[in-house]
Amino acid sequence: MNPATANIEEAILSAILAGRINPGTRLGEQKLADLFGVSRTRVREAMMRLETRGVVQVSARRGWYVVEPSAEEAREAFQTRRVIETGLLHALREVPPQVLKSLKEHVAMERDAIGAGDVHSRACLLGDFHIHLADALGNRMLTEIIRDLTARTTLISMLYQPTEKAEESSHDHEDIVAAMEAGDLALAARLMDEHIGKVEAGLDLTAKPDPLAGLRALLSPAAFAGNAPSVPHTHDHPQDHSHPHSHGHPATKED
Amino acid sequence: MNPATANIEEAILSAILAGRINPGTRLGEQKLADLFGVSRTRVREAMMRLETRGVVQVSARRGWYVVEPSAEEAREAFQTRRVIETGLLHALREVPPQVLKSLKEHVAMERDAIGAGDVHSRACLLGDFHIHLADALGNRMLTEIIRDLTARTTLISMLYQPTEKAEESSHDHEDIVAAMEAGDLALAARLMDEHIGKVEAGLDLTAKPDPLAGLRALLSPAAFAGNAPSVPHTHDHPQDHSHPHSHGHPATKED
DNA sequence: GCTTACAGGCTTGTATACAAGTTTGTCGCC
DNA sequence: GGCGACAAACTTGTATACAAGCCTGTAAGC
Repeated sequence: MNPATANIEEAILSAILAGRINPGTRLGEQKLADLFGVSRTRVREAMMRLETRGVVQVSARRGWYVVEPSAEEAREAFQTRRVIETGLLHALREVPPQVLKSLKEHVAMERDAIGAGDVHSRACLLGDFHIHLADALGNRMLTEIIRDLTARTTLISMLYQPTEKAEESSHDHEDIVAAMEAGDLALAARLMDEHIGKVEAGLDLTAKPDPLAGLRALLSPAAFAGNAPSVPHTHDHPQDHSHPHSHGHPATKED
Repeated sequence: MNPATANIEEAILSAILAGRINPGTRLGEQKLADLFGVSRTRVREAMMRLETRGVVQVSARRGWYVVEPSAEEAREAFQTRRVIETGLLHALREVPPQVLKSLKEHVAMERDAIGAGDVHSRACLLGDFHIHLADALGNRMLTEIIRDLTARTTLISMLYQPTEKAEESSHDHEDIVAAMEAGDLALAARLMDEHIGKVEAGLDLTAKPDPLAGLRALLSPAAFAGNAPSVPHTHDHPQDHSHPHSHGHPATKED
């Protein structure tokens, strides 16, 4: 592959993993071309590659956008991660000491970042843990898959995560590594399953499907089918689903 | 995505899955463009997408080639499949009757194709089983991943599989479905693990890394380590390592 | 005869020009 | 003042032209 193209691809992907690009961000071809000092052709290449990897999308003649996974896609992504990562731990017969050491160091770094309140690297490290774990098998294919998947879940967290429970996540990671060290990989797999479940449960999948949600809620909090409002207001309105007839009722501006 | 591009991509991928395109096949841009009635631009798009999916590769200014996975990559691919597919079965709490029915029908089709000696559709169906299984979870992401993976293992089988044990594979599938029907998903996962292991064990990973292998063995059965020269150019001596001074000297010609 | 050098053809790599569509800003009309 | 139509700017979509490299066939030199 062309190195320049690979660079662009990698730069954008790692920026997403690091939480430095928000979901929904527009990525103009010309802008990126100028930024990287290449022609649009290359940028398009990189974008199309990223599209097949599921991290950007093109909107015809409007531009490339970082994906904003729907609630459904979010569920799929977490389920996929659960399948793969527990499967990985089950497949692992023994953990090489070197890997164990590396993972322990990683968890230590997580704790440090949390202690220091370094929000930026914190999120990055929490996602990176899973990628490091995939390295344990030494399987590049699997690592790549998990990397792409982690990018998506990172974006999902940005969209749907009301409160970040970094300490808890890091603690989970610690427990998983401990189980691995004890050689109890079945336990590690179970813990991983629970961990991913917890992260998923911590999401508010009823909220923020689009940037207009908050605005829309402000204007008419009543009954817009499908997408729920999501400003800091309380939203968990058990909401009788979708009144097709009564659209646009700006009446109740409750709480 | 552009529909035309998607078509090309899909056409090539499914042709690979069906075993109708051999590993190492050259896919010329212009030729494909003519075939599909589009311009090279579109073909390049499709090719680059397929490259990120791991089924084709580009050789600079020579053309696009269907990948010929190395022994190492073959091992990785099977390991990845094992991780994902057993993980999938473990994650499956219960099997919807509809899915079970569909899988049973699929296995029946496998048996029919084997009985009829239809080599062509046989291989296709055997790979398709796993894709169908992924559908069981109703997770498109996972299905896509397994599809790409299956494409690779199909190519691997074409390269390294000395004898195809279609009956055995189909039998394994049958047992897996039976375990699923009995609700014993842990057993199904174990059977799947063994099944993939058997298929992998049935490969001859020491052979056929390239089409010249046979030829090379014929000419010098002794010990060629690296790549063979396509022209009769004198090269590295495997015995005494590389004489840096004697370059371009056609002295020893017994190789 | 064997090797090497070279030229021609063929294929991909890359940039650019233009086409087509979207968004936004502005003006005129009611 | 509000609404709608129009126009201009901007963005991607697509094709094409040309550059650059690889492979092969041929001929000259040792």
